Amino acid sequence: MGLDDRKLEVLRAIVEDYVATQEPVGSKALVERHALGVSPATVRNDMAVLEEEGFIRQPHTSAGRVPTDRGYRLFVDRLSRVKPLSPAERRAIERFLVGAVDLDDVVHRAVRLLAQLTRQVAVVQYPSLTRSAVRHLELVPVSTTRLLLVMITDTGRVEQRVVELPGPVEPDEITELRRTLNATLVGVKLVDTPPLVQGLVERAEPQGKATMSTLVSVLLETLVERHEERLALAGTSNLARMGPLDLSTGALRPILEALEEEVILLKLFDEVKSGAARVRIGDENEVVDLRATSVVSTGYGPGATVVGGMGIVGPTRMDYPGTIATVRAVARYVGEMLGH
Amino acid sequence: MGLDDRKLEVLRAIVEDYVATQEPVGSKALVERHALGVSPATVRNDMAVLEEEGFIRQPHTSAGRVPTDRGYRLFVDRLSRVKPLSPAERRAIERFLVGAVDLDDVVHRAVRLLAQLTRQVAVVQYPSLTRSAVRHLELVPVSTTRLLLVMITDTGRVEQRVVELPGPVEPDEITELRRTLNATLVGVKLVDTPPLVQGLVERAEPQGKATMSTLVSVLLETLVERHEERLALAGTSNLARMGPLDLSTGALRPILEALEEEVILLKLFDEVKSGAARVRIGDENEVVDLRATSVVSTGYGPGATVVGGMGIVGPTRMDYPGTIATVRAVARYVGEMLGH
DNA sequence: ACTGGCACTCACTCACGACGAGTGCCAGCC
DNA sequence: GGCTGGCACTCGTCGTGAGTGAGTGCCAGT
Repeated sequence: MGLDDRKLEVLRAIVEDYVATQEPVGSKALVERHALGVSPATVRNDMAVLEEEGFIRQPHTSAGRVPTDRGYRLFVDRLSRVKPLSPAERRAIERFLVGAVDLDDVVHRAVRLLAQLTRQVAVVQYPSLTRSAVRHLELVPVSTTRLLLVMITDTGRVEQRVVELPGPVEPDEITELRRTLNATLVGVKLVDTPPLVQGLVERAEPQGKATMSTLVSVLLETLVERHEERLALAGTSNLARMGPLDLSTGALRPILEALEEEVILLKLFDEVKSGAARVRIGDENEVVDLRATSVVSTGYGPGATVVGGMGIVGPTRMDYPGTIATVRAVARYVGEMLGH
Repeated sequence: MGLDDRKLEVLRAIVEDYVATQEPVGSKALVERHALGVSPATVRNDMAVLEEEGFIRQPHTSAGRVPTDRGYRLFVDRLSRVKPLSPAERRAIERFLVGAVDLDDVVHRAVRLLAQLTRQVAVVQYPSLTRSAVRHLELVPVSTTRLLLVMITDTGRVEQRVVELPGPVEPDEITELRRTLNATLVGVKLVDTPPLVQGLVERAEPQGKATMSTLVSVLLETLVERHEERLALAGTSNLARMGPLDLSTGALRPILEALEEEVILLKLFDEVKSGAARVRIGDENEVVDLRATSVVSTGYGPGATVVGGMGIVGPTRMDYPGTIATVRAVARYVGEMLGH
């Protein structure tokens, strides 16, 4: 495939111009705006090749060229260097995140910040329970047969759950239960808890067995298996900027719907194991409703560990270098904050 | 003002037809679809009067009539009876809400249900802290100088906060603090706590005074004064159904923006003191960005008390009787659930 | 291998006329 | 007095058709 340097340069120019103007770009405009050193005719020939290879296409027979998903992909992979953040952006990030008082606050600020900087829809996953470790477990009697089970994780997340006990329990028993649970589970990653808590039930004293069993099943069921991941979302209104064209076609509806489905959004972060940014362009998305968009996502967490994902959803026609840089930067800062 | 019964009937017919078809309704179509018993010409005369009074208007000189905000207002106040829910809807509500495991779940289910039934954007305010009473306070040592303060309210809401203590405290002290706090505050409405906790500091023993003071200030500051009200939102995608006309005009943007601002949304519930539904139509909204929409809101809570608000935001052109009925019904069911 | 020239395509804009839904008004009727 | 049928008028919508211009593909020339 004859993709010499100049053709790649042409592709880059097309992507950049199209992202900037949102309009199909023609050969003449290209040579005017970029120092390609060749004539429009030559560029046209290159364009013909690029089109044949599926990197660009013409919306109409006699219009300029527009990058295809594949074109963006090539651009992202080989033609763009990640833009370093401007000092102003760095400062904005720091100022915005400093002063967050708790985990909720950090997540909320992060998601708003991301939406604001990228002018896109931002999604931040709360530190995943399964990847966190137990810092403390607390049992709070609510009535004689009801306990509140509170779990605090090392990422600062707090989960609580009311537990209906099979029968009344004495304060002493509760103290004992609390002691046992903490002795066994503190410091343990949530993923690793199931075998441990099973052992707890078996070793429990006869009269406390039923209670312990109830507690454990609640723990497993609600806190581990059905690890309800929470999400924060911001910048939905930026979707309205996607271009009036897309609006009237009704393309907005499915996107908004997808953004409301937590289950769907969580899929975006299924595979963020590392801190490297991942870009899914248009058709590359597994979520069908997001095929008209691109998703830039990354993991975050203290140090090198990943406790959750964050990212943005926007039109395929977006400023990839800038967006990737911003997402990465915000993720890094949030990770630092989690390290306290 | 010559608003006899027939003219009102005409207005009602216009509102109903317009809501159903989303198109300006003309005199001929009106007499065909409704048994008004008069000719189109007569209806035209009535329409002229209605227009003069500001209840309807013509989008163009030669088009049908469309209700104005004032017209909707009259319709809601005097021309519509609240539609009783269909048995299917009742069942849907019950089935959907039953099986909620905790407060979070109730709120989430309620908001989704509301969005689904009304096909509008739904908002549910979490039971307000200030209107709830303390059920239990718990202190959990996280480290020697850090405590987790957990508060459980009678509406099932749980708030927690990490407190940095001025110095290390002994387990005994914590037990004592816990006892004192609970003895003083359990059963007390949050609004009424400030004077009580002040007394606590004054009566505290010298060596525990600093600790108690810290605790109390955290309590006041974060749990009462800065009573961060939480919200659940659903059905944003229904906005995309507002009509392609409204979409292309860019009217969507400000609405989406308003919906993202929690502060703005909370204003919607500022005045829901009773269980009666409140309808704000178009211009009646204090929130400028929502002037293009109508808001149906109501309070909810166990019994006759109101612990929070819920409602929907939709186009002024909406099915008011049906929507009001649905909002009321969901609020009533949720209120019942909170009564356990 | 690049360039200038040229014919061609086709979306977009605008003007024009036909159409028709809907209105306001008026004279007549009950 | 209130209702009705008739009628002229308005004006938005739709379809047609010509003009325009950006942009292309191809080819012959350098």
